[in-house]
This record gives sequence, structure tokens and C-alpha cells, in this order.
Amino acid sequence: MSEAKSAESRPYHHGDLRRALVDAARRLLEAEGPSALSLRAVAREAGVSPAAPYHHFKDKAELLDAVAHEGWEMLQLAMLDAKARTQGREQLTALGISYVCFARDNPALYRVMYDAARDKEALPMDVEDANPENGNAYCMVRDTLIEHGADPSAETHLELATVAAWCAAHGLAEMAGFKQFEHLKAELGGERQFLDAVFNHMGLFPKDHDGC
Amino acid sequence: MSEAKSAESRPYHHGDLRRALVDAARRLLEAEGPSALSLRAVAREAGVSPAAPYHHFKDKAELLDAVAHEGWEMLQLAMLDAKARTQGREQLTALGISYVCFARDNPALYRVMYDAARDKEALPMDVEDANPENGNAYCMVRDTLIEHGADPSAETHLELATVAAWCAAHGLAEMAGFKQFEHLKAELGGERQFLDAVFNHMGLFPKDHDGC
DNA sequence: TGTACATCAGTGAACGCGCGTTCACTGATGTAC
DNA sequence: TGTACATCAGTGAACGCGCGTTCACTGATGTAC
Repeated sequence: MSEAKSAESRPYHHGDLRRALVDAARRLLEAEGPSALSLRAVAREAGVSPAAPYHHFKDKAELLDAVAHEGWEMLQLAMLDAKARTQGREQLTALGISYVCFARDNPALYRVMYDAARDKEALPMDVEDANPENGNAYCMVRDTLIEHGADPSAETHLELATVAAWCAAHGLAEMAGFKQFEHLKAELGGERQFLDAVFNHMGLFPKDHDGC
Repeated sequence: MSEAKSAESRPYHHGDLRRALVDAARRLLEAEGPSALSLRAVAREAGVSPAAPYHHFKDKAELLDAVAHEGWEMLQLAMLDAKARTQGREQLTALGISYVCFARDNPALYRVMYDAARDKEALPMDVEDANPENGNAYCMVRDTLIEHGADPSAETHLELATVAAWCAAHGLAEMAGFKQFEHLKAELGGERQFLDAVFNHMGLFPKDHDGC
């Protein structure tokens, strides 16, 4: 896992240590969990001295912020991909499923992302934060709701619908990993069916959804 | 905040240090956040030496478990109370709202509760854990669904509905604190209306709910 | 009722540890002339 | 094209800190006789 082994061959100047540190943090996170994510451990994982990160980040918090930011970008890419691969009503469910799967596949990163968001008391969904090309994950959900029937002029209602969808996905993302739902998943024929069924239950579509 | 001041008057034997430690942990948690919850800090807050807790808990993890356990009990009491104060269809929403309010009022404790649950990969909802008199919070949701029209013999569907409701509440509980929803709350006339509206959106009732 | 003694529940000092951060330094790089 | 030099991006040792845990201890309590 560690990059330290290649230290003897690495030149004195790293090239892109900032990038390497964020990558090392992600590796560490998934291998050891959020509690293992110290600045020293990240430097160690990147094969660099404990003081080196300070040339790229003001302090530990700034490094963590960078990791979280990259997490939100990865999530957005996953959701973009899911949307591109589906059509019609399926898209909204596909977004939700890709969200949950991202959380399942990157649980520690997902935690860091929300920890950072909580510190700022805001999801990274401000217009200024958004990738101008694609918008961001939150806007994507809202736009998809509009594409499938939500009234874009009913702003309050639209935002409510977006929040509801986001809450549903986040709640399910955190719940889906628990062991006691294994038998439910099995009964329904797999994880995918389980997620589908729960989303369906929440009736998140803008109109004419089938209730339960 | 600290109990240390009364140390000179406290007898050598504490009486119920276990209780005092859990209380101190809760106080500390809400005052300083989850990252401040060290075993030494808890002992300090309780006005006792760092070694004293070891007469009541095997290690730090066991103390944290006790704190989390008490959290789940508090949550259950809050939900019981909310259910008792309402009737009919309102009960389900009332349960959700009381859940979210508990998380809002005890954010750090709420975090510790889920951290402990994640470690065990299970919510504390096993029958053996349940208070025999009242069941537990999760069962309460399920029973309330039954009381309001869910078919108790359709086990898979019932459990799905319960999971959906729980996910909705958890998702909203974590989301509701974010700053960027302030204007939404204001537009809807307050936090209570906001929570109502989101829950309504998720259409969690067993039948004939009104969609959006 | 008094006394000996085992047990219980504290104390305080010490352990080793990993942490975030700073500092004087040095090797590599790039630019001005 | 070669050289002087400023700047950049590393090193490694050191700092003080709070942590979880252990240990020999001691004061208080309760029980047997």
C-alpha cells in the first residue's frame, strides 16, 4: 500500500506532492478508516517527511478539506455517469443508487466528506463551488426532478423535493451497510433490488408515482 | 460544567461513579463535541482520577458503548412521548419529528450513537436489547405503521416500509442542521413546517398518502 | 457491640505512544545576465 | 552557453501535548465471629 518503498528512486523534488498526499490520504482512509487519518500517517504513506505537507497545506484541516472536496467531485462523477447510462424515470432512481453505492464503496471517504460539510454547515452545493460544466451533485438531482415533471417555477416545492431526495439517499447510504438488513436484501433478490424497493417506497418522483 | 469543584466535599467512595461518568461524558459531548470525548477528559469532568473509570469499564470503548446505549434509550423515550401526545395519522410524522429534534438537540451524542452502531454493524433493535415494556425505537416505528394500515402479515413489505421511514428520519436529521436550508425553513414558516413538508414529500404512510 | 480482616473503589505517578507543528537546514530548480 | 543566485520543496530533529493504560498504593466499607 505504502509509496515509501519507491522513496529511494524518487527525486528530491516530488513533482506533484499535493496530488500524491491527497491520494495517499484516500488510500489510508479506505484501508484503515477515518481515525487513522493523521497528517503524519498521510506523509508516511506518501513516502515523505512529516514536515513536507506543510509546503502544500496550511495545516491538517486544509488537507482534510482537499480530501473531502475530491470526494464530492468523485461522487458527482459517479452520479453523472449513472444519469448518462439511463433514461426517463429510471434516471432519478439511478442517481440515488449511484449515490448509495458510492457511499458503500468509499465509506471512510464519505464520512470525511460529511464531517467537512458539517464544519462548514453546508453541503458543497453553492453555485460558486459548482463545476461550471456540469453543475454539482445537488443541482443534478434538482435538474433531474425538473426533467421528469417537477415544476421549475414552484421554487420552494422544487427545493423541498430535492432535499427529500437527498435525505433519502443519505439516510439509505448510512443504513444500507448494517448487517441486520442482509436478510431483507436476500429476500428481495439482492442489494440492487433492496435499494430500488426502499427508494420506491419513499415516493420521490415529482408526480404520478405509484404510492407504495 | 465540571464536577471537580465539589471534589473536596465528595467522599472517597463516589456512590455511583459509573452513572456519574456517563453523565460527564454526555455533558462533555454536547459542550465540546465528539472529538473531545477522551477517557481522561471524562474522568476530569467527573472530578476523578484518570484511573478511576477502569473500575467500572473495561476500556474506553466500553465507556463509549454505555454512552451510546443511553443515547438510544433517550431517543426511544422521546419517541414514546411524541407518540403518546398524538393520535391517528399524525403519530407517524410525530415520531419522525421527535427523532429529528432529538438529533438536533443532541448532535454529538447522536454521532456517538451511530458510531457505536456502525462498529456493531447493527442498530440497537434486536429483540433481546429491547425494553420488554416498550419495545425499542425501531419496533415502535414498525408497530405504528401497522396501527395505521400496513399489513402485518406482509413481513417483507412491512420491514421495507420501516427501513424507508428510518432512513428518511436519519437523512433528514443529518441534513436539517445545514445552514443553506435556513431560507427554506423561513419560507415555510419555521422548522416544524419544514420537517413536516419533507416527511410529507417522502410519502411514508402505508397507504393512500397524498403523493406530493 | 467490637474487632479483625477481606474486599472494594479510589489515588497519583509513571509508561510509551503518536500526534500537529516548528525550525534550521539543504538539495534542486529556474532565471537574469 | 555558463555562471551566480534567489527561490522552491524537500529533510530530520525537536517541541510540548494529551492520550489510554498499568501499577503499587491506600482509604473506606462491609462481614464474620
